[in-house]
Amino acid sequence: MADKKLTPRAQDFSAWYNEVIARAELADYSPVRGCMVIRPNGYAIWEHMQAALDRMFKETGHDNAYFPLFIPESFLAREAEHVEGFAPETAVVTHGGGKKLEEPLVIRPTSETIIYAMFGKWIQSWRDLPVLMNQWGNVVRWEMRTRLFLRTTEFLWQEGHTAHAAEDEAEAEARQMLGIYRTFMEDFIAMPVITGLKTERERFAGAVRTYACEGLMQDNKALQAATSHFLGQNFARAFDVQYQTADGGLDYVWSTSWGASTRMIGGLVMTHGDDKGLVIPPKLARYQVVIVPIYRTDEEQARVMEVADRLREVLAAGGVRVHLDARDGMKPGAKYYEWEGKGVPLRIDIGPRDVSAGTVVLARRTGGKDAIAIDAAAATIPNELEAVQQELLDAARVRREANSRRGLTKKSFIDYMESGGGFVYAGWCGSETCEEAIKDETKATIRVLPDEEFRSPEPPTTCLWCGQPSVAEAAWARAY
RNA sequence: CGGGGCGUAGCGCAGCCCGGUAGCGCGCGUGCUUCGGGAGCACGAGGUCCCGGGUUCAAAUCCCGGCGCCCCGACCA
Repeated sequence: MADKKLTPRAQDFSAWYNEVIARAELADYSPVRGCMVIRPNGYAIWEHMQAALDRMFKETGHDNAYFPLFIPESFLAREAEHVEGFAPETAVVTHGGGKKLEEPLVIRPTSETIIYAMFGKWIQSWRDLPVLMNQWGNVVRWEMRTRLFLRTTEFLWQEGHTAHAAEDEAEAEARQMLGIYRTFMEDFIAMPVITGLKTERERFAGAVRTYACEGLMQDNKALQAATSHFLGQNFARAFDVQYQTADGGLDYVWSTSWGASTRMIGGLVMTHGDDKGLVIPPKLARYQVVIVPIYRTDEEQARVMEVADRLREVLAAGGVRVHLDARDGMKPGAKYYEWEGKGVPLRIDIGPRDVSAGTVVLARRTGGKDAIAIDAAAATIPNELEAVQQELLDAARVRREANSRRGLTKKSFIDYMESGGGFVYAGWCGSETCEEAIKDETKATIRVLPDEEFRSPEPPTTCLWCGQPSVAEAAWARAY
């Protein structure tokens, strides 16, 4: 690490963000334009995210499958809106085996088309429905500008794809998965999100309705953390996915798709990081506890290491992900800074004085140090981890609410967005004209038309911008 | 594609204006002393100065032409 000091968050959020990722060794830029390398520390977070989400998907009846990376160019074109939305950002393979291909292959920007091509073969009868599938994979979107985790040319994600006999069942599925994402964001990333419906201009290309989770980062910009789409029969018609109904008729399936990506790691960084570096919620941390031994002499080292090693074993046996930092020739202070930068939630210091007293020092990444009895550690640590997890969520929620506004006028809205902003809940006339005008003037966009529980107690009656009657309350923010 | 900036050791940079032996900090290696909040000293390794051409006795430096990257806008999970 070249520089020991991090750029303060408040001073240059973007520089801070990059430095936190570098210091925590989460990821790095690759030689390939716009492509990121996820390093072991970053990938470990992703693996924990995957495990938790995958379990939730399985619990709701979804199976994993895998579809090809390459998509025939003509597939995209079958759904008019879909191709219009994605064609400008595709990477296309034109040659294979040294020869020019008859039909170019698009590297998937998302897999709806190839998946519906297969669904068409598999679905014949109402008895075949619903089909509830998920895929873990990578996609490529040729974005103009990239940022680590938030927007890279290639990224890892999961995409769920389901087909149903009934419209309301598909709609319920899209809503259910949005709820699962929300639960995951809050329970695991400790990142509170608001959920709701996207407007037409933010809707997924090819969907009837798009729902999303939106978190608020520490620079008061919103981050779309996951989406869930009700696709209607759009893709079913494009790929001729028909089935025989129970009463002998023929109908197209109703379908959904939903996804969440490694972008969530960027959300984690921007939600919890501080001026010392990363802070990882315990449930997603590669190491939940790091033990730092302290000693001067060989004799002290032997005594301390024996106790440290025993504690490590006890904690590990209790299911805690614990690491004993036994590196010699590195002072304890240097280790503290390193593990803080890497975001480890809890640290345990053990020195000769502790060994004599039968205690250890427990330091929380979120602040505070206490001496605890070593015999109590095994029982205490899991509670401490839970406390840190909860503390992070609470702090993030308090921060979001402190930066949310209701009842603003057009003027105060502009001022608020100028000064950095946050979420603003206000009435909207439903016109794209106002949506566009607001974006031009303030860079704020409608993140979602919030679900009921996020709406104001007294619904706004007029549009924030034009003063016409409001058709829906909207949550505005500048966004990533 | 428009507007800025930058390419010199692994990283961050100085040197360039005014041509003359390739430098600094961090990191890295070895050794000794250290170790309860980023250790100190000594020695050492590490370079097609982005690429190509030109001017010159001599180019990191001046001239011409490329290429690449970063930041700000338009696109977006």
